[in-house]
Amino acid sequence: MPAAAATAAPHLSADEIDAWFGVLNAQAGLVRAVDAELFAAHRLSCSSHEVLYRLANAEEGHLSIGALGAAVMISPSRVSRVVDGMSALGLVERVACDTDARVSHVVITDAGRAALPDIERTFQAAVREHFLDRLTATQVRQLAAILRRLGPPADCAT
Amino acid sequence: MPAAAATAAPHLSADEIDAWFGVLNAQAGLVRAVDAELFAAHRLSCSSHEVLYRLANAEEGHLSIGALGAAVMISPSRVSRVVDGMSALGLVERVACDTDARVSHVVITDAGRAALPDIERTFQAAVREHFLDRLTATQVRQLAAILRRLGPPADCAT
DNA sequence: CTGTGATAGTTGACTAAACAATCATTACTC
DNA sequence: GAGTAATGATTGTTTAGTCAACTATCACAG
Repeated sequence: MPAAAATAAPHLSADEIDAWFGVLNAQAGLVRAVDAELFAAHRLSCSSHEVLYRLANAEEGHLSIGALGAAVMISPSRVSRVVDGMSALGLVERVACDTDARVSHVVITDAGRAALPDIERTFQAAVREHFLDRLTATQVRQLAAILRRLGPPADCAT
Repeated sequence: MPAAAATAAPHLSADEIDAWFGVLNAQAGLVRAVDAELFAAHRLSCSSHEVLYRLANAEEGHLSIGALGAAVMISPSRVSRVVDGMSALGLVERVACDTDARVSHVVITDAGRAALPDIERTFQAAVREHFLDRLTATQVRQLAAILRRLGPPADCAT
């Protein structure tokens, strides 16, 4: 144990440190791996996939730009450009909201719905391979419970 | 439960889905929050902080660009530029390796070591507030164990 | 030794993301 | 109902990150 370690004065335990850097590094590695497969098969990024997923499972069949941003945890400006790209691919469409002219409803197109099963197959296989298969069922359950707690970034009081 | 949900054909359980999107979204939210505090107090990003942390705790007192990239999970090119920025701040230095002229040893400077306690204080407070305090000790332990498993991105056979 | 192949780091070009500013529209107050 | 404040989306600009190309160095075969 080098003297250097003392200088850092780690008031955080080894588990706490590991948990923090683990979250950072796991995400980096996982997104890179799944992104690559998703892009190779369908020219979609993880963010695009999540947008499509949220739209396909939306109660009302559509979501506003802002709601998508909140769900996918990216800024509205980014959502706007992601939707640009995905509508260029024909997967989604902007539809004017008839009760509020400011909001754009984003809806999944028929083509998008047709492409979904294939996309989900790729996605699920990649997630299994790089993520789920490396954990036990218990760990997956624990992880889901833990991360559900961290969901909203604490500053949702605004 | 809308008919739309069936179209997505979720062969993944709710826990599995939550675990996946949880990792993505937790990281996004946490990094943003901690980054903001670290930057406000010390003009440092999470990546820069991790570089400094790894250097301060390095057995030999120095790490190569490549080793830093592997530890922090960013590409060597990014490490190179991060080190540029940090050495402009006087926190680290490049030192020629005397046994291999290709490698640059990155070392923490005296100024860097002097600044470290303050930086760590900010970092630890932010991590506690946004992350650790929202979990139980057991959950932190579980999370650390789970993420340690996911550590190497599986394709380390190269 | 000398040439060939691998390795470490840097630079250039590009992508993904955020933030700030803007515009259009809606809601609120008087 | 006119004026002001708040909200939703888009665009411009900047930063963090990647990959590909390049340079310099080392290792190793003959």
